[in-house]
Amino acid sequence: MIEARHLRVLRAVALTGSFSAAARELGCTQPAVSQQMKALEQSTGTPLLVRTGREMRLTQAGTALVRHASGILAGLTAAEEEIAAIAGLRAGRVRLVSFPSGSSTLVPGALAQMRAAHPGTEISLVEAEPPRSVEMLRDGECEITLAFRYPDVRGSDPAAGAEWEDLVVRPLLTDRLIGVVPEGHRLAGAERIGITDLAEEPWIAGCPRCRRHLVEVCESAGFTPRIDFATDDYPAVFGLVGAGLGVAVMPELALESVRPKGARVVPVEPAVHREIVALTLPDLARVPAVDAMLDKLAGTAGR
Amino acid sequence: MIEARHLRVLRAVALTGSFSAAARELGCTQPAVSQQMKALEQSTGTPLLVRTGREMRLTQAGTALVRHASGILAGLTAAEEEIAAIAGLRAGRVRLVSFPSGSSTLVPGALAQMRAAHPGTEISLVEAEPPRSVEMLRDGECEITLAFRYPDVRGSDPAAGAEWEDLVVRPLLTDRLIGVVPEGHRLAGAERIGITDLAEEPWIAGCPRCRRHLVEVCESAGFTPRIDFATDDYPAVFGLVGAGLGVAVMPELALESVRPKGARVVPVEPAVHREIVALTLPDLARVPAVDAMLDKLAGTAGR
DNA sequence: CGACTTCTCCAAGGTTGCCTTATGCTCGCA
DNA sequence: TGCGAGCATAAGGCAACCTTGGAGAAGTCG
Repeated sequence: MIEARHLRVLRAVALTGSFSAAARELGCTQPAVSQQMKALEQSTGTPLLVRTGREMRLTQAGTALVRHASGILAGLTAAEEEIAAIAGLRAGRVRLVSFPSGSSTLVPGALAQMRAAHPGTEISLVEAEPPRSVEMLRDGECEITLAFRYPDVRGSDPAAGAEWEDLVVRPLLTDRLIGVVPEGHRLAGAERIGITDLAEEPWIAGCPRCRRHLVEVCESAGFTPRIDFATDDYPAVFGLVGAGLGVAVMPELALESVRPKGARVVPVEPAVHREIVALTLPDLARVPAVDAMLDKLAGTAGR
Repeated sequence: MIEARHLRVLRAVALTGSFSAAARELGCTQPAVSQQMKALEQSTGTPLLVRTGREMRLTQAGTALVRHASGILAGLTAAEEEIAAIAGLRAGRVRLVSFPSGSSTLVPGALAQMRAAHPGTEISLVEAEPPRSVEMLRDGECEITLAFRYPDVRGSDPAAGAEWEDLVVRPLLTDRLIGVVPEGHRLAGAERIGITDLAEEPWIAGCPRCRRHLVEVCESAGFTPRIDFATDDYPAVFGLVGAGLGVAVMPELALESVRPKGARVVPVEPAVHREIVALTLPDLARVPAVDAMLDKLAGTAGR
């Protein structure tokens, strides 16, 4: 088996015409070169060099091997350079998957920072809801998934914390939930609402996981919410609430990009939060571009 | 530094999708593959593989490296095959240099045998006289030189045997010298001639080394030949002798291709021989095509 | 013509790297 | 829940590699 080291040495010998000069060029001693060439000749089974005493010449097999070596070593350095570009953040692709309300706020800032800091990298964004988005991460369809989780209200779900146990979880920010009531609602002007104040109201819930958490919170407050509608589209929630069809809770982050027309937002007591995190695989977390993107996301969230 | 071994292992891993399967394909154990991949990732400085637990996936850097690997390894096997072809006598070039009378007799037979036995090899032939032909061998302009030498008559020239000391000398055959006299000469009908019988004749000598040897032989027989002409062209020698301008000695081998018109050939006593040898460099003697050609030359000479 | 330089090979020694065996762990499956 | 497959790690043995030191040969210069 011919190794790249052999070719590097052979090329140096062919170029310089002597073992000593090749050794100097390669930064090693002359016997090292001599041994490498002996090993190469043994592995090819035919002489490659002619020692005439005065100069070091190549046999036909030697010239043939040198001819191939240039292409092989060029390909090798090209590969090394491409890898180095990825490792050095001069290149690299990060496929990001985010849930909808995350992509409209966190992602654009982080993406802009990333592009400014590392222009060679390519960041792509796809939207998907948490169950599917984590699956995409595990299936290799993306490098980073933005997801959120609610704190475990009453220890009801022992698997809740273990859901991402084999993933790298990078907390980005915690997002407070606020109440949404119709403009004419009796609590529309309140400074804050107790969750039990809404016990008798019809509810408009969000995505399945949000809905499950809502139920948990309400039940731990002593009532079971009556859920009439469920949609994960925040403008739709505002529309439904504004039409007087019910009340809702909503992540504060959603307000940054959606106008609450016809509805009023009021802080809810006790405070309920959801945690927005970035997820990736342990190996991917060590990929420079992924790591940098995680940093940018955390940096954007921190402000 | 990326080594070819790394790429072979990486390709096997990428192809099979697991370390164990790659190890089976490569004929080694799974930890060996694991260590190679760890070493490769360390040398490139970035993760190449994503261990998801269920399957082994490539990172972007990994796919890039695999993409390069196919070309690099293809070049490597192409190089190995070309070398193997040369080593296996399916290819290979031998440049032969011969003195004129050798090329007309020994060489054609050996060349035909070589072509029949190893059709892939290319044998080229150039004619040159010994001092120059040996120089060509040392300068890398040929692989085999056909030359001849005379035995040391009286130990006069200590450097005679040392002339080719650093070369591989392969004896091919010994060529007896015969006398050439005009048809009407008094000794034209003799069964054999003593060299001293020609002491008073004018001589026609051959090439410088032949001439020197002729003088040595005559002097050791007690006289100094009077040399009127010198030419290394055997037809010319016959012409000169046939014209009655002198006598000569000539290698028997030359008779095989030159017709002695107008002259008679007679064995000379004491018998004088020249030895025809093939010369090559020690390293070149180990090149299969060169070695085979030397064998064919020796085989042709043996018959 | 002799000393010096340069180049090569050879031998010995120490270090490194590689491969193997053995073991533990996780995960998927029956 | 036991079982098989796959990967990681540790330890040991072995080969490969590089270095140092020295000898020999050849060219060069004073």
